[in-house]
Amino acid sequence: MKWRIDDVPVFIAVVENGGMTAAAAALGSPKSTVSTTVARLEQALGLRLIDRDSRNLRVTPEGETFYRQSLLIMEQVREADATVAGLSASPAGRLAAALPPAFTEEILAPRLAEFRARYPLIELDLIVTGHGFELLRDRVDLAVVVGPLQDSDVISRTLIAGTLVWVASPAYLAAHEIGPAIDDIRGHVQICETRYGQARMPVHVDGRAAHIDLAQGITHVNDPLVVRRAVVNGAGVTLLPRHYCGAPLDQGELVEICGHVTFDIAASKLTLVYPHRWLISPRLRAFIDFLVEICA
Amino acid sequence: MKWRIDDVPVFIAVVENGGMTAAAAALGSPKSTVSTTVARLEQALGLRLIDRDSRNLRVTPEGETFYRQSLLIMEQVREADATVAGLSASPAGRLAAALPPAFTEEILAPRLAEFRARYPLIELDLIVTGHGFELLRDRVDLAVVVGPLQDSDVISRTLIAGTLVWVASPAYLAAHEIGPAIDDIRGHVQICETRYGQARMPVHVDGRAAHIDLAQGITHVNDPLVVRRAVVNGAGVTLLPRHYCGAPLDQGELVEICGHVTFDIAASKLTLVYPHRWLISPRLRAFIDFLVEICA
DNA sequence: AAGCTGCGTTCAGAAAACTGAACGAAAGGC
DNA sequence: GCCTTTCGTTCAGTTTTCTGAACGCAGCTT
Repeated sequence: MKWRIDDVPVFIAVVENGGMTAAAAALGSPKSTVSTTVARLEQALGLRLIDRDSRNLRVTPEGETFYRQSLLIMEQVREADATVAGLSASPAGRLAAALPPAFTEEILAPRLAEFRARYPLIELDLIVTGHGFELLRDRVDLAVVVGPLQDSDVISRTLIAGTLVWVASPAYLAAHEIGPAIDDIRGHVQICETRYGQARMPVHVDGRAAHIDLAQGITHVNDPLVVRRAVVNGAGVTLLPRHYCGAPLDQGELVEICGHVTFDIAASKLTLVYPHRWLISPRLRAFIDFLVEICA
Repeated sequence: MKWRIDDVPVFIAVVENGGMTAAAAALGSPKSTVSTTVARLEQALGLRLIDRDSRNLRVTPEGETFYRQSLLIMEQVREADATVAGLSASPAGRLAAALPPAFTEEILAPRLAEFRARYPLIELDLIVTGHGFELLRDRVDLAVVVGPLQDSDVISRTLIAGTLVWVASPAYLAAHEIGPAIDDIRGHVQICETRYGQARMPVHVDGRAAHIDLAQGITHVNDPLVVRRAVVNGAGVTLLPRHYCGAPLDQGELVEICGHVTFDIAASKLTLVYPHRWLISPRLRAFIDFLVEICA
């Protein structure tokens, strides 16, 4: 097969419009293009498709036969095109995402049903892990990562630029009086998220820079929800991203304290990352938009 | 639809060979062509078909779907190609030819069954006429013309460069003695083909140029077979193309005389003409070859 | 660990296709 | 019968595509 398939629609146009000029008008191409295209197709096929002499034009028997075959080809092409349009219009297919445990449980899980209802054809494959970034290369289509983003050739988008707050359970606060000084607070911290367990955690106290040591003598857990559960049950004071404290604060399980001590680091930031590609699939687009929406 | 159909086979090759390089090898193209082609197809479709990162390559769900559609397209294309090959291999279709009456009756008709047996799919549409050349424009695919060919943008091929011979019936010759001089012969000509009924018909008598007047006092008929029939039945002497006298001479119905008088003009020449086109159809090729064969 | 190998992409020169105008021919109008 | 109009082809300049080599990257070997 040494002929071009893309010459076929031109030939069809010539047959159906009954002439080169008319076909050119229908196709929006110069008539010279139509003329040379038909000539090239005939040459490649080794068949004369259209007998033409200046004024008249008639399709040869071979041309007639090829025309019927051409219609079948274009039928399939149109079907493929419609399928593509459908793919673009309605997101579908499998989508693998790597997500941090707390985010998945607290923020995504409650609204997952909503996503499935909106995009029933998308099959989610959620991998709950704290190291999603490393899976980004070839195992997942997107990842949500916590904390500062290491540079890479990926596209990133901030989901939540959350702030950290000090919390404790009402019962603990009733039993212990906590002074306003950094060291007063420090004495009540028994457990905190690993990420914040630094030796010199920069804070601002009433606008003045200071530090707090959360490295020594404190239980570290790499899951804020475990920390939260512990503190709700009386494990002293801790700091947590505000977005993981909504319900407990509302329900009085936790109380926010020490509002005058604020944090510099954006350690509680949640960032969505996905590979830099020319075209992202509709389902990925849909999931990204959904995540942005539920984090707003 | 703004994507190229000719990119489809390249995409298929990439999927089936599992890589750009392998596909390029299979297609016999540079891998750069394959790479850019796939990229262009993706861009045009607005879909990512193949996820690829330096080493690995995997077809996306959209790519999978499009691949299946692509197979269907190429299926149709291959079918069209096979049909074309079939058209080329076995000549078929309608073929219109304009032929002179005598030629048709004497030369073609006896072997027409042979042609039909050889090319059963060719439907001949024979127009018996003495003015076939005028039909050549748009009514017939080829014409056989008698005599000198007027210049035109057609392809011509000599079928028979026949010579003219003097003939008479044995009975006539028995009843009349014919002298060797031009005027002796002239006195016995009662009928001749219109084409030869000229006032000064150039001849050579024993190698010396001379003329004979066949315009006056002679019955003209524009069909050599009518002339032949008349002469066989005693209508004096006439001149006929040798190729129309084969059987009568063999069977003794006619006798060739006056071999010393030869004709300059190639008036008895039979020429095949057909429009000048890049590609002639297989059936026209077949018919031309057949005519040349039976005239050899 | 460092070099080697194989893969996909990029780039500049080469090749091909596209395009708009000019041309030749034929049909319809006056 | 001549002129105008229309159609298909041809041609040269421009744009696009193709191509082979170089590049960058990642995995495998030593």
